[in-house]
Amino acid sequence: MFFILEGCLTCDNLVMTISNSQQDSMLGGLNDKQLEAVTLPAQSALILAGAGSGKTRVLTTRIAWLIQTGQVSPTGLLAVTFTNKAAKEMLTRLTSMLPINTRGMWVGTFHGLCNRLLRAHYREAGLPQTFQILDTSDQLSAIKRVMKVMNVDDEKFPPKQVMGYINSCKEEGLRAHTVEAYDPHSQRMREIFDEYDKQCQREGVVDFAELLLRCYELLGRDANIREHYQSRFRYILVDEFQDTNRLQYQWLKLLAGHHNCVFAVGDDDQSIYAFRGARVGNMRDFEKEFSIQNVVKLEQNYRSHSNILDAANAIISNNNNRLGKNLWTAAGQGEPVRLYEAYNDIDEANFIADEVKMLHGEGWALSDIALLYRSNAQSRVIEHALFSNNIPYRVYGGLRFFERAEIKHAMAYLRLVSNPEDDVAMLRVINFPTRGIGARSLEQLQEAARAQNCSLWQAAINKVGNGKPGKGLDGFVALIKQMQDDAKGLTLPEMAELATTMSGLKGFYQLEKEGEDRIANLDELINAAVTFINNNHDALEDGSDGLLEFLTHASLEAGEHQADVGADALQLMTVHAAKGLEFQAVFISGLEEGLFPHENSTFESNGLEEERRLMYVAVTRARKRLYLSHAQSRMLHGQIRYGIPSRFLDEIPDALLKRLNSRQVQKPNMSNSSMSNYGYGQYQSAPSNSSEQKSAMPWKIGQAVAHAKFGQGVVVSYEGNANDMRVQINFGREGMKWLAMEYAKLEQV
DNA sequence: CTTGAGAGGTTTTTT
DNA sequence: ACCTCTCAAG
Repeated sequence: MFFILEGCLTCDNLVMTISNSQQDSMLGGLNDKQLEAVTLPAQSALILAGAGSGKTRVLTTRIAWLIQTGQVSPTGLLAVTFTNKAAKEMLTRLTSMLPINTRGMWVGTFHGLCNRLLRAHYREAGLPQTFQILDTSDQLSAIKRVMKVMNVDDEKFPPKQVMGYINSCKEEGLRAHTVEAYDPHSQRMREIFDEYDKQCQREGVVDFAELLLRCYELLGRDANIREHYQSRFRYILVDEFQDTNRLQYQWLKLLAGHHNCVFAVGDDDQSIYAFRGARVGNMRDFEKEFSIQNVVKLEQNYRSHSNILDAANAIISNNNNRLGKNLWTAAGQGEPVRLYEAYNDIDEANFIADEVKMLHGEGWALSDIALLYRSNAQSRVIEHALFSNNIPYRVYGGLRFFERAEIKHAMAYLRLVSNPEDDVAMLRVINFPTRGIGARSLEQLQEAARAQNCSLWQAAINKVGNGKPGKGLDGFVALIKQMQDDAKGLTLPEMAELATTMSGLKGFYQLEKEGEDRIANLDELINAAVTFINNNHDALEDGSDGLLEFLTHASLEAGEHQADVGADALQLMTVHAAKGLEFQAVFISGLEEGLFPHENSTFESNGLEEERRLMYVAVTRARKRLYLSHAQSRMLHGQIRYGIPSRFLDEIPDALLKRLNSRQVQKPNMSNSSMSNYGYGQYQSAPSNSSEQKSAMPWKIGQAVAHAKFGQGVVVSYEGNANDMRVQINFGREGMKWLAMEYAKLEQV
């Protein structure tokens, strides 16, 4: 995603001539509510769009309708999403509906649009023209650097925590000089925040949150720019509105001014990102602050059979504070929701593998089947089972292309070619591949830069002049200069090639034992550069090599997780990653208290409701068939833990369920469930013939015991040998304790 | 500068 | 259990 300056927009003069039949075909097939939403009059509106209710279709058709009926020109509207994928999807659908060139339209992510605005007004925003964007790992190392200079104890101030603090401040719209801090610890945090921002400013870099905040501040401060965009974007459309954070909402309000129309689409029941700052409350605020007359509810679901939908509705009805919505479907009842109670995680995995094989044998495409879990750690056991059963699968999540170390290294060389004063890039590759610049010399260089108040590159130049080829700092300076010279006149792919070879990266990985993948990725980077140029060459200004734009693209769009998208493979992902997707068949695994809902969620306010929404999202991914499974025990953090079935299972009416195995699982006594009822704290009788049992074990796992001080508990695990045996006991509200058998006087209950 | 042992941590994620 | 990071020895 990159910027196009005002004036070179391509679609302003496009004249739309529409026939009624064209419009009919565009609006055809919409239900009453969808049609109402699409053709709302010129005022702000909130669309409550349930899962599978045709949300994206309504959003894009609304845009097409606004354009086609001449209410707005393509460049007079702004549509914002959270992911690049969603933005791309919107543009693709739009081009299939209207004969327009979407280039120049302001459709993109919050970050992409802010970047575009800041590029266009970099001077007013106080940024260098070539400002670079820090991704999360760049930001973390920048913070570590600041803390080192400031002599901050990173035991008391873990850099990750500092990063979280800085980002959440910015997402609340706060700066170091506006954030409140009354105790010494937060005052120190604030100082680091301040120094970090100063360092970023010196180095000409912005982090993700900064893109938004900087843009927001620019619009707030500069009336000319603000009024320009306010008078331009008469229509603003927001996707996944329930996921907006405070700053994003403020930004929208600023852009909307008093007269523009904001069309916000969202679903409070699918708000699952509070942990990263999303504020569902923005929906109610929006309703009030924009005096919304029209809350249109899209409640007809086109995705799932009614048994699945009824299960989802039953689950979500346990939440309070909903805006209120009940999905229905015209599709039939369909099959019952299948429930499997596994003995342990391996049993669960084998069950899933067997069932997938069966489905595949019946003709279901593997890519139409998804396996969902609450946390990534759960995929391991399942992957093992799938692998032994020769079932192809694809795991979503993990490192994205532009986040891989070798790619980040190559990109750092490209960044230095573009601007050698880029300290972040310099630090990344100054000694990679190693060229004899150790921690000591690096520290000296950083000191020199600080003393001279200049970039690392300047300091290096001052130290070695033009540098001599070879090792050490001399060699590095000479190398970068040489690369800059050689890059002149090259195309972007040629530069990428230069960055991977001349830097010595390729040579380095060729010597590595397991470097083949990395070399393949480096080659892929050259392909990525070719693709980038092909996709964007009309948007690039004449004479531009596209390097700067490519660097921005890499920061803002981290690329696909994995390359082989096309193959027919079972889809494995977290429930979060599944949001927005749909599958013919869905397995939701690990439905145990403590795992789903996750035990940590109970520490957060409204955490349990968010977990329930997560469950709602998971269930509503399924079209035809839904499997739910839980295990009596599973390996977690190297220990066997015993879990009781998730409360979400109890929330599904029995009539909708089909229990696939008749193994009787003793349910816990729910009558005393007012106290901490979460986590693996709850237990059940473990099978007494557990094969994990060791002979030296005095108590069985699952055995109920009593302790003089902690009261009643249950044995969860044990370690050590006969002489030094320790048992882990869950004492419920007293918590989990490790006790030495020798001293603890336990009584069997 | 590279290597290996030990410690610590382990919900979810996009930009 | 397993992965990442740190620190001391080679």
